[in-house]
Amino acid sequence: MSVTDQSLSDAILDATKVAIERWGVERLTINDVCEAANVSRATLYRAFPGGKEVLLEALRVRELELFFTTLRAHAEGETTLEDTIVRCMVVATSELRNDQHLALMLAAEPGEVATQLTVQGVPRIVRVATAYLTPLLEPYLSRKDAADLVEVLARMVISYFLAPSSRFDFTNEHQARAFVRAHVPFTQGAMQ
Amino acid sequence: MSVTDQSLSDAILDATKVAIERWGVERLTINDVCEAANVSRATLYRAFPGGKEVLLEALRVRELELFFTTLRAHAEGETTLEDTIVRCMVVATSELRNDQHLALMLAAEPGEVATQLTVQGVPRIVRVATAYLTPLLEPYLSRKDAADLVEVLARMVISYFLAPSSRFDFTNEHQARAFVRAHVPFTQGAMQ
DNA sequence: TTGCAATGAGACAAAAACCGTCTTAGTGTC
DNA sequence: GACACTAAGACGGTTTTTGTCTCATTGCAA
Repeated sequence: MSVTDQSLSDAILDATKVAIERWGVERLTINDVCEAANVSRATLYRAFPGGKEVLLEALRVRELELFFTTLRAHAEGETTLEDTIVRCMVVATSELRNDQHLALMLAAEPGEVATQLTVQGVPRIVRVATAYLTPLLEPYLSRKDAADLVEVLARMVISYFLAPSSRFDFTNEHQARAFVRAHVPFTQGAMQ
Repeated sequence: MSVTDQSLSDAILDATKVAIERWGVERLTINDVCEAANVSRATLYRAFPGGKEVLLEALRVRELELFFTTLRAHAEGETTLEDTIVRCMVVATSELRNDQHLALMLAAEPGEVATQLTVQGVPRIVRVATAYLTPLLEPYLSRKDAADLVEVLARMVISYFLAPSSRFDFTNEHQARAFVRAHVPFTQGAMQ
């Protein structure tokens, strides 16, 4: 029953999110998740052998993919390289800002977000970002250039999310566009 | 050093509130409070021998008194019995609604609020309410009538807070006034 | 300076919470 | 009836939390 398995796992992951909203990752217990999911501990361990760690990892993977799927959908309508890039940056930064649980995407509690996000999280984010977003840029660039650019942009967004600047607020389209024109190759006015 | 004691206890109680905001009452640990207060466990236990239970009880007492002190201040300007009553009901209900931590005043986590509030909490609330609010009504009523009325009103506010009615929303002054006129003795249009 | 009260740091054992596994019994499906 | 799946909860082992205690340090006052 792969379909049932899938929906069970998903239900448990949903419950995990709910439980985390209530207790925070640090104080989260397996029982919290079981209660939120209306599932016995035995069932949870069958679905996620390995317990909390495996469960959270699965949640991160799911949220990460959801994030980039959504992001790509938001940027698919754009018709130029610059517009596509700007849109991605604005949407990504905005989503990160107002969905607390995207922080959870790769980290634990607020205090640990920075560490996790920089030390362990970035490579994976970059990898997933590349996989999901590179196709968006391929109409305008070679595959290699597109991948390189996605990586740089992902790092930029993360950096400016973790440590906002007064110079560029990527939730603001104009500022994001100014940034792109100034610092991103292949766009109008970019530095060589 | 009773003054220092006072401010230490207060600082710890403040920290308790902060820690509860972060972790919730159920997941609250003494260490959380110590960290939030920048105080060692030894100091906390010296200030509140008995640990968590004593600490939370002290917090409840403090919050309860603060609540009614504030409430009385809000209603002191009124110049008729009806206005005074209405004001108390509106302010009390509003405060209860938008300050989550007033629920904490007498209870634990959301799930347990109702129980605590009805089973253990009400008598104490009524007692404190009577002590603090009866003087407000004494210009218009005998001491006994005032005390009786405060008790009834306190119970009404609690009841309508715990189980809101579509008929009367006490945060709305007109509806509160209509309720008072219809059901509270000594006011215009009241039933005998 | 000396003495004292208050505090921080942390060791410690007891209690409680949590974990991961396992058994049992119940339910629905084929 | 055989089977797959699950809830409930018992179980032992581990980790956290608790409350107490000791000792060193600090700040202040005599």
